[in-house]
Amino acid sequence: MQHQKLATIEDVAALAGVSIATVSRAINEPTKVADETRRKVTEAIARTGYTTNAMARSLRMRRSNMILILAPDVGDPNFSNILVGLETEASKRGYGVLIGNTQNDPARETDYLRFISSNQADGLILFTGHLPYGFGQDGTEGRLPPMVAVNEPVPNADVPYVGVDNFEGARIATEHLISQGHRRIAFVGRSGAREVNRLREEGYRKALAGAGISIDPRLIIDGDGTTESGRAAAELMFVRDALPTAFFCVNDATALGVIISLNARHYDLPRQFSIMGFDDISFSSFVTPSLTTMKQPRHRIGEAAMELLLELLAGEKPHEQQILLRAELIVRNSVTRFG
Amino acid sequence: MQHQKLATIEDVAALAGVSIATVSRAINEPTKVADETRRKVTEAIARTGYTTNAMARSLRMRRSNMILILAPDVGDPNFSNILVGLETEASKRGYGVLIGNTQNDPARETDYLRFISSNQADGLILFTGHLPYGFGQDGTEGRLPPMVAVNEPVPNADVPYVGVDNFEGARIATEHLISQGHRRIAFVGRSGAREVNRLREEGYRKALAGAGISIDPRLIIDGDGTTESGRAAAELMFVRDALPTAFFCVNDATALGVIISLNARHYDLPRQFSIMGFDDISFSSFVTPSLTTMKQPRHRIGEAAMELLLELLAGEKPHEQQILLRAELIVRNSVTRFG
DNA sequence: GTGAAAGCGCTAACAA
DNA sequence: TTGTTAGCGCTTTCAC
Repeated sequence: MQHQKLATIEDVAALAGVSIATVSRAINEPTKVADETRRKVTEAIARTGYTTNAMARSLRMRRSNMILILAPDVGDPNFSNILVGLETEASKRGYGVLIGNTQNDPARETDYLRFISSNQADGLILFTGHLPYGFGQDGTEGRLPPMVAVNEPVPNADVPYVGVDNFEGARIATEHLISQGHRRIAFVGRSGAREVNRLREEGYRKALAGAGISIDPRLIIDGDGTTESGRAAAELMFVRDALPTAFFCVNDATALGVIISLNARHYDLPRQFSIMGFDDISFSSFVTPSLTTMKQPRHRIGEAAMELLLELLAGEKPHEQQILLRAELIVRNSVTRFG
Repeated sequence: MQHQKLATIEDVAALAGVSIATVSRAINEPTKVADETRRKVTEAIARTGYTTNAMARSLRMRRSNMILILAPDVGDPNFSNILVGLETEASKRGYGVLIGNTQNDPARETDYLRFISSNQADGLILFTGHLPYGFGQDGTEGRLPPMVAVNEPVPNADVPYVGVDNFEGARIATEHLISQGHRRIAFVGRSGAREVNRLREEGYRKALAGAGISIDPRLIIDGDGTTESGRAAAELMFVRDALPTAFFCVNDATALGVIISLNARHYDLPRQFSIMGFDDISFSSFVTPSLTTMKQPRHRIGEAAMELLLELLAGEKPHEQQILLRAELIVRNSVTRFG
């Protein structure tokens, strides 16, 4: 059962006894139409249930007032809050947003790209940390559509980026640990691949250096940011037999893994080990012990990113190529004084 | 900096020395074109970097091969896995999917509706539990576009539904508790508004009745399915002073709240209280004690829903109006023998 | 203030 | 096997 044929602008025009041009004007530039005419058109629209065909309109105007959001995983705990910020700002400026879940699949990225080149979307928000597959590899750099990266910066491509200040946040986090008397602080989540992890590790190093604490390489453990990686890291720590008094984890998911491992070994947390996370995902307040962490201003990140993208679309030169927002220390129960 | 003007079918035709109709055919019905011609076209496409304008194509064909997924909250822990199932099946059949996050905002729902009536999407998957605002209220029922509900059924509208068998699942869950010797079993999450909660409560009642256990109304507590509601419910239980030996929670989020409350009161779980959830969201295996629950076959729900929708689109009469998939009991550590 | 007509980029009759 | 052409539904000159 197909839904019935919809009214077109011609139906409205016929019913109102005017030309389609007038109907179009009555809708888009009401002031340019005589009051009486406008009234007739409005009534005809109501009677026919007409709604303008966005596709025909976009084809003609060569723009859609739509923004496409490319995300590798909409289930990422950081995603949905940033999204709301993006939507809030877009909607305020008359834009709509659509989400494409790529699962990091190149084919899917290319598909969504077609969305852009058809003007079904005017701009792009990237959560992926890389250019959509199809760009950048063959010198097509020149024709990048307007886009802004979020959450994860895009290396080696001048894509504007809006995100939390990972370096600074990690520094503050580590300093908090130090201020509580910790000096043997592990870093869990070193990664060559992920820029975010790298920056957080830098912040960690900076804080230690600032406090005159030398770095013990045995306390720096690889991890990809998953809970499982956190658990594995903690186990590894015990194997290496070089124990810290506190763990600074690259993110909350990792911290959760560490807590699980420690709980399983029946340690009394946070008395025996302090754990610090980063992100403040929703679950962090529910773990036992509840997680002390750095909160990302996700909503504001979304708003700022969209604002930047819309500036780009308006042809304005953006004020800055990168906007870093401050993370906020959230003190809960997983960090305690040492010594 | 706008990205450069893209090649159109005319550019390709000119370069290949053929008509645009031939180019179109070479792309869409390659067999109807001479080998040599096809070769020339293919090469011209490669040289120009042409990619067909999906919008123009859809406008002309009156269909887009796109499915719009309307979700009130993409952060819902059940969402992303079902989504992957939807995408898998759609992609297998040559369809793409796009996600619209509605936040339950009527305005937003109406906006996305326009997407359908412009043929930018051919069908709809509803996570919202209700028809998009704009439908159904004024007898416009007749022109509902093809759609399938998922996760949450749509009451009072014949929208096909694919989901877990909540009634049956809840019955199994409760019977598991009974089989462990529990007879005073609380139900947390009664809701007049949410169909899913209602069905799960029914399953609970059925299981008790089947075991000849009479229902104590003081053990049935309201809740909207949030963690906070679970916490509040547990607290209320203590105020009422009618304690159960086990809690069957309407979902995992609620169960988590109950566990938090019980942990905070320093009960030894699961020795003193057993807790059973429903859904098996990712966090359930991380809580302490890890949660015994009913697992929703989310991936398969997504696949089945998309399959059904595509049947509808193909004009086929669907075999069934409702597909209920079985939930699976996942035994972890939050339920233990009583007595 | 309003209308006629061109054209956005494409597909599908129909002709050749 | 290929080309010509109408037209999807709309916006926007350009006349009037």
